[in-house]
Amino acid sequence: MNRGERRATAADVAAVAGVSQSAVSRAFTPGARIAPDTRRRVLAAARALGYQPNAFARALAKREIPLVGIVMQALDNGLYPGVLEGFARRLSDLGKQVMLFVVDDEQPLEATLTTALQYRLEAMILTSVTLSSSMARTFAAAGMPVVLFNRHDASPDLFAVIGDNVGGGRLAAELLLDGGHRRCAFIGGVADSSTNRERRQGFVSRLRERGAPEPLVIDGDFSHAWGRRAAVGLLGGADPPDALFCAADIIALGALDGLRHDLGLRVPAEIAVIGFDDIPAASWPSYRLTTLRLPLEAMIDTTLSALAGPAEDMPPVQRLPVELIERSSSRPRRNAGGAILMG
Amino acid sequence: MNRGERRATAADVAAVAGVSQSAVSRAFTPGARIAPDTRRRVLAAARALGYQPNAFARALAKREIPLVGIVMQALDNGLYPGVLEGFARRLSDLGKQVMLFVVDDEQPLEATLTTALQYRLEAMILTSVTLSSSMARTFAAAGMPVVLFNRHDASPDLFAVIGDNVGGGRLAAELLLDGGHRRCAFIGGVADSSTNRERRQGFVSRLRERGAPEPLVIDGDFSHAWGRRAAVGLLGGADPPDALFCAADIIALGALDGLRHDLGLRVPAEIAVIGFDDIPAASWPSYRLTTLRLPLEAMIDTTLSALAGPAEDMPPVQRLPVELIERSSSRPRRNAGGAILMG
DNA sequence: CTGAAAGCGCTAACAC
DNA sequence: GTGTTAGCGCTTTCAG
Repeated sequence: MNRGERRATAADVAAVAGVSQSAVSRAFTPGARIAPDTRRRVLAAARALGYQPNAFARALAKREIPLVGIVMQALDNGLYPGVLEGFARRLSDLGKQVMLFVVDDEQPLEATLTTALQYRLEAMILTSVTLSSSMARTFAAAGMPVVLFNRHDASPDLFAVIGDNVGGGRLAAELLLDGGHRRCAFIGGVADSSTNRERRQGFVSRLRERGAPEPLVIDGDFSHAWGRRAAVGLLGGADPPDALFCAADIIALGALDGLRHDLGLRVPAEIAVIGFDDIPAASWPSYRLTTLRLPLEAMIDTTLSALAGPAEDMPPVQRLPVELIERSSSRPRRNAGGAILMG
Repeated sequence: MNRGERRATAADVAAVAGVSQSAVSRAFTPGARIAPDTRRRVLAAARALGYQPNAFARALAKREIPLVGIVMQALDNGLYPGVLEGFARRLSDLGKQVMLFVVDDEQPLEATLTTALQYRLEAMILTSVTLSSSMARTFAAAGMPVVLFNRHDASPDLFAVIGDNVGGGRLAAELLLDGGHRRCAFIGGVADSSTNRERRQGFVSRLRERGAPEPLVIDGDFSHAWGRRAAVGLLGGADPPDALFCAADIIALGALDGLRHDLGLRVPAEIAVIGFDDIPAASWPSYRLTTLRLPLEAMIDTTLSALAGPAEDMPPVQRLPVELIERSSSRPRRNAGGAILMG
C-alpha cells in the first residue's frame, strides 16, 4: 500500500478540471451555487484522481463536525447492542458518524471525556454511566450537549432519557402480589446505578403500600452469572422467597437458570421471576420471561431530538413509560389481593 | 449552554502564559523539547482557560489521526458485542479512538466506506462484511489498510483474520459420527458468507470421507428465529435428521428452542445440536451447547498487529484454530464409528 | 530551549 | 456563477 503517496486535494482537482479550488468546494457542497456543468467537470476530475474532501480540513474551516460520541460501559448485558445499533442507524440517516467510547476501570470516564472534548463532537450520549457535576460543567462550558441514556442523575440540570423505572418496579410488585406471592425478593444490579435504585424503590414501596412483608434485597452487577448465583443463594437461605424481581433481564435469565437447572425448581409454580428491559433473549422459549419493556425506540428518538432541538423548553429528565410484558415466568393475576397461598 | 462562545485556542493559552503559541503546542506534545517550567506554566494557563487541543487541527497539520474505523453488519448475533468491546479496549490502550459504522440495506457499505475515506482513518476493520475488489483497490490507493475480521474473500491480497471454519466443520462431523449419528443436517446462515460456506464445506466433506449419508443443507440468516424455524421445519419433513450442525451459535440456540419447546424433543437423546462461535449464551444452563470456540482474543490481537506492522511478510489470510467445547447438546463420543441407532 | 513563519486542505465572505 | 483571499487551530522546520 502506498501509505506515503499524498492523497489528491481540492487544488489538484481544480487544476485538472480547469476551475478554481473554491469551485471544487462548491461542487461537493449540497446547496451551493454552481453551474451544473462545472459541477460535472469537477466531479469527473475528482473521480479520476480519487479525490475525497478531507473531513478534518472541513471541520476546521466550518468549526463543526457531524460526529457524535457514545459512551458505553458494558456491551454484554443484552440491552446495549440494540441501543448502539439504533443510535448508529439513526445518526447515519442524519449524516452523522458515531465515535464509540467504552469505559471501564482501566479506561476511566474522565480520560474518555477529555478525548471527546478534543474532537469537538457535536454531542455526547452517555449510556450506563453518570457524569460528575464538575464534568457536566466542563461540557457546558465547551458547549457540548450531553444526554444521559438510561441513567439519571441527582443534578437537576443534566438532560436524561430514562424508562419509568419506579413505575415498572411498582407494576412488578402489583403483578407478583396479584399472583398470590407474599415473600418477594429483589435481585439488584450495580448498587448505586439509578436504574437499580429506582426499580427497587418502586418495587419495595408498592409492596409496602399493599402491606406485603418487607422483601429481601441484594445487589450485585448486571450479569447472568450474578443472577444465577444470587437466586441460588437466596433460595438456600432461611425463609426463601417465592417471587423474584430482578433489576434487569440479564440478571433474571441467570436467576431462571439457577432456579431451574441448579435447584430443579419449577417456574412459576414454585417461584416467579420478573425481569426488566425486555432484551431479545427474554422472549426465547427457554425463558419466556415476564418483564417490563423499555421503550427503546422512543428513548432513542427522544435522545436525538433533545440533542437536535433547543432542548431548553423540555424538562431535563424525560421519563418514558414502560410496558408490562407477561410471559410465563410469572403466574397470571388472581382477582383477589389477600389470599394466602402455597406457603 | 454557550454553544456560541469560542473555545480557547493555543494562541489564547500562549497569551496568558506569556509564551509563544508553539510553546503551547510543545507542552502538549509528549516527547517535545521544552523546559519543565515552561510546560508547567502553559499547562496552568490551559487549565484556567479550559483549553483542549483541537484534534482536527492537529490531524490536519500532522496528516494523520489516531482513529480507526470498524464496520459491523449485525450487532445482535451474540458474537459482535464482545468483538466490538475487545477492539475498543485494545485500541483505546493504544491511544486510538474508534469510529463505528453499522451497515445494512439502507446504509450500504459503499457510502460508509466513502465516509471512512474522508476521515482519513488509520485503518478499517471490516466485520461480517466483505469488500468488492474495486473498493479494495480504492483503499489501497488511499493508503488505508483494511482487514476483514471473521470474513474472508476470494481476492488473495486482502488481509483477513478468520477462525478455522473448515476445520471446525470437520470436527463437528467427527463428533456427530462418533456419537452414533447418521442423518445429519446443516442449518446455515447467510448463504454466501464465507463463514457459512466454509463451515458447511468442512462438515459435508468430512461426512463424505467417512461414508455417511449426504446431509440436508439449508441456508437462512444468522438469527435465533431462523434457527428455530429451520429446526422445526427439518424435523417435520420426511426422513428427519438426528443431528444438527448450525453455522453459528445464535442459530443453534434457536434450533435448540424449537426442538425442545416447539417439538418436545430431548437433546441429545433424540437429536444432537452443535453450534459455532461459543457466544456467552451457549454456556448458559438452559442451553449447554456444544460448539466450536472462535479464538476471539487471538483474532483481535492478530488483526491489530496486522494493522500496525508492515504486514507485508505475513500471509494475507490468518486462519486461527478453533476449539471444540463439548457440552450437553451432543452425545459423548463412542469408540465405534458405524453402529446403527435409534432411527 | 524558544519564537517566527509557513503551511495542512478546506470554507466563506467578497468582489466581479 | 466564479475566482480571490482570508482564515480555521495546530505542527514543524528554521533561526537564534
